[in-house]
This record gives sequence, C-alpha cells and structure tokens, in this order.
Amino acid sequence: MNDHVVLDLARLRRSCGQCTLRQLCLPAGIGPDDMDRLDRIVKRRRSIAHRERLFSFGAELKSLYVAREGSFKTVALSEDGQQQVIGFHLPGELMGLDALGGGRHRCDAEALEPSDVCEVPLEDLERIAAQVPGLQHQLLRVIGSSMGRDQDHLEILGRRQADERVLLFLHGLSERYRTLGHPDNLLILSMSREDIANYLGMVIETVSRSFGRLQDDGVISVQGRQIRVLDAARFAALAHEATTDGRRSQLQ
Amino acid sequence: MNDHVVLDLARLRRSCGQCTLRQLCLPAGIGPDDMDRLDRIVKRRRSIAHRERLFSFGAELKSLYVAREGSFKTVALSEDGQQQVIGFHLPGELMGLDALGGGRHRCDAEALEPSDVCEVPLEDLERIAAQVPGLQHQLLRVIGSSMGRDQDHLEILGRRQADERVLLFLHGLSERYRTLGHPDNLLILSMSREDIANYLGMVIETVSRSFGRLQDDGVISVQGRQIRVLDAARFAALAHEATTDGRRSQLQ
DNA sequence: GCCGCGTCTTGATCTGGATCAATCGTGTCA
DNA sequence: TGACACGATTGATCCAGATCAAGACGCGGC
Repeated sequence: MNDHVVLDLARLRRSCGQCTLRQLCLPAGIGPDDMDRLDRIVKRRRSIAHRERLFSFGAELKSLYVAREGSFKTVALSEDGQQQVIGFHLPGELMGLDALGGGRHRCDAEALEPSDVCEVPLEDLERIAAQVPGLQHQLLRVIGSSMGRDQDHLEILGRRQADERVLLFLHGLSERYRTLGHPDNLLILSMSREDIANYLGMVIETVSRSFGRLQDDGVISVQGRQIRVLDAARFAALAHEATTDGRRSQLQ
Repeated sequence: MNDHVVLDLARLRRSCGQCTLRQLCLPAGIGPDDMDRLDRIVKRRRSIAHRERLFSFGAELKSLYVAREGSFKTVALSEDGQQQVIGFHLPGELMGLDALGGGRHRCDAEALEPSDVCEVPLEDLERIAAQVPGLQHQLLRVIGSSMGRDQDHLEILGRRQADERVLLFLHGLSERYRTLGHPDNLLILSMSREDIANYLGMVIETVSRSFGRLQDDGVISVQGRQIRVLDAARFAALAHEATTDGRRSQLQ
C-alpha cells in the first residue's frame, strides 16, 4: 500500500499540471479538467542520450516533442551534404514543427547532452486541440514563438557582423534561460563551437576570436563552454543598439 | 431580378469553393458543407496598392491574410534601423503568422504590386478550426509550409556563396510559381534588386553581378525584372547539386 | 603520472564580396 | 523633346572573415 502511494505521487509529479514548465509549454492557460485530457495523450520523460537523435531527416512526422530537460539542436541537411544548424531547443520548446508542411521531417534533432522529452502524438494533439479551445490557442502561440526565433535567426544571418552575431546569440540564449528561471549571468553552453559557428553562418575560428574580443572588452568572461556575463548593462545595450553604424543595404 | 442573379454569381465566384487557389489555401481538403462556414468568416478581396502596407510592425494581431493576387514582402525592423526582408509572399500563402507568438506583428507586410488579399479574423478562424477538423489540420499544414520556407531561407543565408544564393532564390521562386500554374521558364520579378539583395544578405551590386554570371553561363537571360530560364535542366541541376565543393564548416 | 584525442585558441595569409564611384537605361513629367 | 529621377549595371579598391597551419588545453584511460 505504501508502494501504491509512492506510485501515485510519482505519476502526479509527472503530470502536465505539476510540471515546472507548464506555463511555457502547451498546458499554459488551460483548466485542470482539460489538463487531464492532455495528460492522457502525452508520453512523458523519454530519455535521450547525448548525441542521440530524437528524429531524423526524412522520417514521417508522427509526434511533436517538447524538450523537458537538457537541450537539442536541429540540423538541416542539403542534397550536397552541407549542414545547417537551424535551431537550439531548450526546455519547454517544441520540436518537429518543421515537418508540419510536408509530413516528413526536414532536419535531424540531436541531443546536446543527456536530455528528457515529452512526446505528443500529433494525431491525438489535433483531436484534443479541437475540443479544448485554450489548447489550440496555446499551440498556435507556441508555434508562433518558434517562428519568431527563426525570424530572429534570419535577421542575424542577413544583416550582422561576426561580433554582433555572437553577441546576439549569447544574449538570446541568456534571455531564454532567464525565462526558465536560471541565473542569466552564467551561461553553460551545451553546444560546441562548431555548432555555434554553423548556426551563425561562420567558422569556428571566427567564433573563437569574437568570444575573445567580447572578453577583452570586459563584457563577458569565457572559460571553454562557461560564459559569465560581467557587465550585464553593456551586454544588453550592445544586443539592443547592436550596430555602431548603418552599414550595408538598408532598403531605401 | 436579373440583378439578383448577377449578384449571386458574383458572390459565388468569390467564395472559397470557387477560388482557383483553394487547393493551396485553407479550404484544401474540407467538404462543401464546412466550406460554407469558412466562407462566412473570410473577408474577400481587399485591394492593396503597390507599396501599401497590409500590416505594420508593432500592430496588434487581429487577422491572418492570404495573398490572393499579386505579391508581398515582409520586412523585419531592428531597433537600430536595420531592415531584413524575411520573405516574399505569393498567391495562396499566409501572412501574419509572425505575430502568433507575441500577439503583435514583428514585421511590415508591403505589396510589391497592386494586389488582393483575403482577410481571415484570427478569432473566427480559431473558432471554426475547432469545429472543422480538416481546417485545423490544413491550417497547421499551411503554417508548416511557411516554416519550411523560412528554413530554406536560413540554409541559403548560412551556407551559400553569392551565386548560389541568387540561383536558389530564382529556383525557389520558379517552383512556387509553377505550383500556381504559371509557366516556369519565364519569371517576372515583382521585387527590386534591393529587395532581393536584402533578402539574400547581400548588396545590390553583387546580385547584379551574379545575374550577369548566370546569364554568361547561358542558364538564364536577364532583362531587368524579366528572367527567362534558358537551360531548365542545368538550372534545376545547379539548384540541387548546388555547391561544387564542400567548403565551410560541415560539422564533423 | 603521461599519452592520445577531441576541442578550442591563436597567428599568418588569402579572397569573396562589400564599398566607393561612375555610367547607363527607362519611364515620366513639364 | 529634354531633363530629371530611380533603378540597374559595371569597374576599381578594400577589408572582414575564410582558409591554412600550429599550438594549447582539458580529460579520460592505462
């Protein structure tokens, strides 16, 4: 009987209603009664080893995934073997949306460290979403956030210098970690310099040099994958004002 | 009474069920009975003049828009005045998705020529989508296609040389026009060189030179904004094989 | 300890594309 | 019909960042 209680508690703790990410993830803004229906379709806490694939290019879309703990990268592969890191995914963020258009995944999703995910079968999700208006709305919000991150990424790749790219990358990451309740003055990067370089459309040498320059300026300190924000005000200011001058095509 | 018939015909011709774009747009795959419900919430054929804004940065998200005729660009503005063309939108393609995340538009949408749009109030769309499973599914598909185009754009900006960027841009555009039933060997560009350059993360001079090289190679002929595909096989092959070598960071 | 291996940093050189600067259509208005 | 404006092309130069090439720094295994 003691056993029984423990199991119930464990089950409860694994429910969406108890999840620390519930305000960021799909359950945000839906009532306790509807939470139950969501709970029943979500497959919780599948563990993914470091470097393990969550899904692969070309695979049929069956489920969406929410990072629960750890982090992931999604990598697009082009026909000539080129790779492009499309995004990094932190807890609470949806993965697999790339396949909504064509029904097949357009990229690989790979864990950057030992991670957990919640798996949400798309068919079930669509069914429940039609019945729970708050869930449908929240699904669209979460999808929209994902598109917003892609758009930020496009802005970085299209218009920014190397140093700005790295700064904006770090700043965006620290913002995302802050909403997760992490201290935002210490970043532990789970991705390699190679991943960062690829994500930013650069080579690792340039990433390394940009880190160096930001460190020389006293904005951050760099020790391998541990980045400490020394001057938070300047860090934020640089990310917002960004360009010092108005170079490059501005339209009109 | 004659009048009455004419009006009815006009109304019918403007309905989703009769729309030439219905297979690409939201009504794809929903039955004639449900089509009616969609029809009642869609505000049809608002005309947008050349250079007119459909929506602006910061505006509250109220409706999604579908390009009906003509074309649009969406432009993100950063705090320091930089602009980045995020996408071009052809008939049947949704606009306004950028605002789903935060409830406010993150970019301007501007007509590149005299254009028509259908306006779909988001609140109504969400309500109907919950009642019509096919519509909800199709909405997700259309959103997914849009994310897919953003992802292609990221690949272009992250990993490609100037000439490849221009080629992939032209090829992508011709593919999209082909699905609209247009001849794919003649492209009439509605966007300026400035827009193209900005979209591709380049300057106009480089775009112009890339056009020139593609023309010298006999792949296309360029006359201002009229691009003729001379060697369709090579055009497609270059777009697929793309890179001649495996330069730049490849991850592993 | 110290060896091997993967990751990251640092330095020297080279180059694709940005910048600067004319010039050339093409359309429009007086 | 000329003149002006705007977009596009073409040429000359320059520089940010890629490429090439060593080293340095962990870190796990023996």
